[in-house]
Parts: sequence; C-alpha cells; structure tokens
Amino acid sequence: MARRAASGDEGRRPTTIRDVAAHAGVSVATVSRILSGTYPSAPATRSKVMRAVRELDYVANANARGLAGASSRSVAIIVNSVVSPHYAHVAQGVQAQAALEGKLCIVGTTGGDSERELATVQLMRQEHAECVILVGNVVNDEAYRERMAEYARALALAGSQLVLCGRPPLGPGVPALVVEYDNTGGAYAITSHLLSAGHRRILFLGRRDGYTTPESRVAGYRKALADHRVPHDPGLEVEGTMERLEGYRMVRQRLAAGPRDFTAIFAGNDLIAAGARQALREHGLRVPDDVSMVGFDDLPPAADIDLTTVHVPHEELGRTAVRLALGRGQDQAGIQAGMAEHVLLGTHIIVRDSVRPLRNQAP
Amino acid sequence: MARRAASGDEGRRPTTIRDVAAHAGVSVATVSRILSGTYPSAPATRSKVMRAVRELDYVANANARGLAGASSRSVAIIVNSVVSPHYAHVAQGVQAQAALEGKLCIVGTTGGDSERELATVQLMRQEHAECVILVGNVVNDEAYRERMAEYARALALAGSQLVLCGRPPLGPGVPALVVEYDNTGGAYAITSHLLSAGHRRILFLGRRDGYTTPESRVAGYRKALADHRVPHDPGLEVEGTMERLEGYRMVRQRLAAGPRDFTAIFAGNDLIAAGARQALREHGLRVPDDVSMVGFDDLPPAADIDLTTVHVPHEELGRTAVRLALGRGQDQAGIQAGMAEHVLLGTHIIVRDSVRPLRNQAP
DNA sequence: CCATCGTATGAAAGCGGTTTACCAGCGTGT
DNA sequence: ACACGCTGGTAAACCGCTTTCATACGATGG
Repeated sequence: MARRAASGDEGRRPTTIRDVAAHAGVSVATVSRILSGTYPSAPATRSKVMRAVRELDYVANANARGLAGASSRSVAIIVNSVVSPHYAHVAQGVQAQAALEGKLCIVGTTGGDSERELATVQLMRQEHAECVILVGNVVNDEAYRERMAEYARALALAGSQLVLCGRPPLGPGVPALVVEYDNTGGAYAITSHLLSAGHRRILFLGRRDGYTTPESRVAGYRKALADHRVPHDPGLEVEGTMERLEGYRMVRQRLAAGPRDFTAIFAGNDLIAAGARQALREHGLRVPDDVSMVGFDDLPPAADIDLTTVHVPHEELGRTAVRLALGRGQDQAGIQAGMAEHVLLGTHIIVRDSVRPLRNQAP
Repeated sequence: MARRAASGDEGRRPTTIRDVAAHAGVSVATVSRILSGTYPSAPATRSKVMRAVRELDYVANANARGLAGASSRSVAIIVNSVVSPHYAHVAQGVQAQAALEGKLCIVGTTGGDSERELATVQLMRQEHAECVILVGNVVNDEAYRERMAEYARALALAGSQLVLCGRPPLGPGVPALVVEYDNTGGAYAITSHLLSAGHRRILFLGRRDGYTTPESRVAGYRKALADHRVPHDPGLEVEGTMERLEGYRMVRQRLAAGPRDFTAIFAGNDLIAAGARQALREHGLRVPDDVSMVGFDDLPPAADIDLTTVHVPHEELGRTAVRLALGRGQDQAGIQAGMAEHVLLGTHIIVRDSVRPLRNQAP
C-alpha cells in the first residue's frame, strides 16, 4: 500500500493524488474531497492530508480535474489585440475578476480577422472555458449575427456561455449575454459640452458606417445637435478608422482641402484626437487656443494631451462580463430567474483643458 | 455499435471521439491518430473520419488530450498588469508566437505582489503549461533569486520551462531561460545623444536602487557621462518609480526646491517623461525649447509627445521567450546542444523632436 | 505456394482526478 | 438489546483522449 511513497521520493514522475493518499494513509477519495473543500471531514484526517500535500509539494493536475469534474475553472477572452488600450483594460478586468473567482484567464487574439475569430472560438470551445468573452467593435450585418448565434449555440451545448462585450445584442432566443456601455449617451453628453461652450461647427472625426461603435457615437453627436437646434452638416462628419494615424490624416486632408470651417473637433476616440492634435499643430493651430477638441474613451493618450473626453468603464466592462457569465452558469435557474441578459454601463465626461468657449478662442 | 449515433442526434451531451468513431465506422484509435495528424492512414478512412467530424461538429476535449498526452499545448505568461503598455506588448508577442505554434496563451497578473506571483506560478504549474514566462522588473536580492530557483526546479520537474523575461540571469545550475534587452546599452546611447548636443547637466528621473531595470538604465547613464568625461553629480539622479505621476511629482518637487540646475532630462521611461513634461509645462517650461528631454521604451506616450527615446523590442521579447522555451522543450537534447539560455536583445534610438542643442535652447 | 514482412486498424490500458455507491462504526431512542 | 440514522471513509466506475501492443491483411521473395 505504501509502495509508492517508499524511500525513493526523488522519482521523476510528478506527485499525484495517489501519492498523497498513500503518504497520509487515507484513500484518494478522501484527499480529493478534502482538497475540494466541499465536504465534511474529521479535523485529524484533514491535517494529515494537508501535511502530506505540503511535504510532497503536491499540485493537482488541472487537466484531470477539468476532465473528471464539470468545470474547467477558466474563462476565455478574445480580443483584436492585447496592446490596444481599450482591449487591454477590458482584458485586465476579465483577468482580475476571474482571479477573484479562482478561475484562470486564457486569451486569444483575432487581429480583427473574422476567420481567426472563428478559429479562436473553436479553440476556446475545445478548452471548455466556462465562458468566452468576445469583445470589440465589429461590422453589424446579418452574416455577423448569424455567426454569433451559431457560436452561442455551440458553446451553450458545451456548457459554456458566450458574452458579447461592447457589442449590441443579437436578439431574443440567442443564448448570449451582452455587456456594453453607453456610446450614444456619452457622445450626446460631450457634444452638448461643446455646444454649451458656444461651438456650432463641430467636426466629427471617425465616422464609419456599419460598425457599431462609431455608429453609436455619431448617433449621439447628431442627437445632441438636433436637440440644441443646430443644423446638421453631413460634410462635417469625416470618415476614418479609430487609429491615431487616421486622426492625423483626416485633419491634414481637411485643412489642405480648403479654409478651416469648424471651431471644434469631436474625435471618435482619444487616439484619433492625439493624431488630430498633431496635424493641427503642424498646421500652426493650437488646442484649445485655436481649436477646441474632445475625445472618447479616456485612455492614456487623453491625459497626456490634456483632453476633455468621455470616460468609459473599460475594466468594469470585463469584470461585469465575467461576473454575469459565471453567475449565470452557477445558477442555471438564473436564466428563468430573469438574470440580466443585457447590461448597459454608464459613462461620464472628464473635463481637462482642451475646450474653450467659442468667444475666447482665436477666430 | 451505432447505438450512439442513432437518429436522436440532438442529445445534450457534447460529441466525443467515440461518437465520431461510431459515425465513421472505425475505432477511436483511428480517429485519434488521424486527427493528431502524425500517422499514416488510408485516404479513404481519413476522409470518412473527416466527414464524421464535420457532420457531428466535433471538437476535441483539450483536458482529456492534455491528460492523456504529454503536452497541454499552452504557454503561460505572468505580468504585473495587462494594461501597462510594456507588459501588454510583451504579452502580445507571447500570444502571437503561441498562436503561431498552435498553443494557447493563459495569462496571470501579480499587481507587483510577490505573494500573488507565487500563487500564480502554482496555478500555472497545476495547469501544466509548457512554459511559464515571468516578465517584469523586480527586486534583485538573494531572497528573490532563491525563490526563482525554486520555481524553476518545480516547473522543470513538471516538464515545464521557466522563462525570465526582462530580468537578469539567476546564475548557473538553475533551469531557467532568460530573455532580456539591453537596458544599459540603450541608456548609454541616448545619454550620449544628449551629451553630443552639448548638454552637461542631465537630470535622471526614476532611479530606484535594487530594482534591475532602473539600475541598468542608471548604469548606462553614468557610463556615458564617464566616457564623455562629464563630472557625475549624484544630485542629478532623482528617485522615483516608473509611473507617469511620479515623473510629474519628481519634476515639480525639483523645480519648487530651487532654481533649475539642469538643461536636459533623461526620463527612466516614457511614462515618466510624459509626467515630467506636464510638470515642466505647468512651470512655464517647454520641451524642447527650454529643456531637452529623452525617454526610454518607445511606447505610445512617446509618439504623442514627440519624444526622442530608446526603442525596446517589446513584442520580440515575448516572441523570443516562447520560441526559446518551446524549442528547448521539444528537443530535450537542446540543453546539451548548448541552445541559448540567455538572450540579450538590442535596442536603438528613435529620434523625434524633444532634444535641442544646448546653444539653441533658452537659458 | 508458403513463410515473411510492412502497414493500416483495432482493443485495451492508462493519464489523474471526481463522484457514486457502499460500508463500518457509533451513539440514540425505545 | 436492537433497529436506525449519522459520520468519516473506501472502492471503483467513469471523464475523453493517447498510445502501446496485438492483429489481420496484402504484397513480396524464395
């Protein structure tokens, strides 16, 4: 019986639960139960086992555990890229919450390629993650919705939850959670901020039809204009993606094309704002002395360039996604119990020094 | 035999390899071998199996695979925080290389707390990651070295490789790989850059004794001064951590304490530079008109504030770590074959607009 | 035409846990 | 004293896959 734990303890093979059992003089089942925690056991046995674990430096094999038990104790997050600050913050939130719940976090990237996204979801499926969190801006067409519904069903069948983070809901009947933040509301608020400062001609940088995030932001911008009875000039909405270089390009082209016909800029996000600011500077224009500017996201570049912007609860987004998915998984009844399937997190304005009342601004 | 795959295909239990075998009319062994790829098989059987896989939407169970086979097909990375740009880039590199090699990437964070680091390493150990990559600046004392050696041995015993990324080597006999970049060289080069511009009194921001990264950077700074025969004034080395706020604080305090006694600043990293720049501005000083400044890292803030800095191959660091660890694992002989145990990646200067020759600078 | 050998496949033994029966004691209530 | 419910523990059946080991089958050589 104690054959294993015999003198030759320096064996190459890592310690298993059987070794622990032998060493402690109990059965493997007892060890398993004591380690899992959830079971009554005599204090004496408990301490015997714990001592054996310590002495043998035993660590459970997660694969075996995941195979035998129901749960793999892991959550998956899939993002475009880990270096992009927004994704990084969401990922941080996911990781933190996962750690808090004793799960580990596995991450995949797509580079924005939907083929890779598909492959990555498959990967997570075979990993049996308890939930897979898909985050990021995306084309919102029929094909997309269908694909997501497919993912959601396949994952549900494997006992795992699909969470869409920062994406719009798919519609009823699809077993997917949605956690997003109020893009339209934020855009409305910050546009109003500019309008209150007297600005009427506000350049919107980063329109991109068909993509959910920029679309919602443009929508907020337009609604604010409308509510303030400021005529809407579609010519002020410049198309471009959400990158720094694009911000640079858009402003540069605009200024090269003719005389300046705006007094303020609403950059689709802070990256665009940073690029735009550089283009302005190269053109001899200062923010906010000559042009007012606001952004969206409140990510690192914003503080560096003193940008008034919309704060987005990036980390909270990730945290909530995990909490929700795990909560729902735990309590299957949650579904019937009407646990939230769609959460909308709020945003708020961060005022820095990038906006000046129109009257105080150089012409 | 075909009991499983009988009409009622809508069973709740996910598809297993047995289902596929039954559906294709072969044995599970055959399916396993064909899916693993590495084995000869008759084309006819192969296509039968593949069809079954497709029709049943089969995905292998990674836990079972990891348990039965040797490898878990995963690499682990442990960082302070995912949002910190340096770590994010390294993580991106790790993730990318892992994906390239068909492995998945699991990430843990420590928040800089060594207790959490320990716990996280344990977590990765039980996950049986093929390698665990520890990245980040750290106190380099005896206790640390001992702890790392412990980690390395425990991991090696479980068939996994410890990789220290951006940390100095531990010494011989410890089964750990090291991938770092040339901090001292970079600091030397960029200090020389300032010296060539005529600067003699260069403030170093972010000295922190006992921590490897800042220590190496200070070392390069000092060596450059020495080589250029510029007297070294210890009073010019300001202590602080590698954060934006710290940069702000350090400069603010310095300027409040007395008249400006420097003409250039070498910020320990770009974050510090950003903070320092803000403090300077609030004090009415412009970069580079009044003060020259350089940073280190070449991370996002650098471009935004037009900072001349040292480019660090962050992603390459992560990539190399994975490549090395996996390469070594695959070919156990690699150890004897003298495969690199310590890689030092080079850096180079990125010149932007933050340095002005002393003579052209305001007094 | 039989012995020989290489090859594609099958049967079964684990991998290291969890979990379901099941059982030995051991007070209690009557 | 006996049936009875508890408690702390055991044995053994999986979980789904990989991987020997063994085998049937064709092709080959003498």
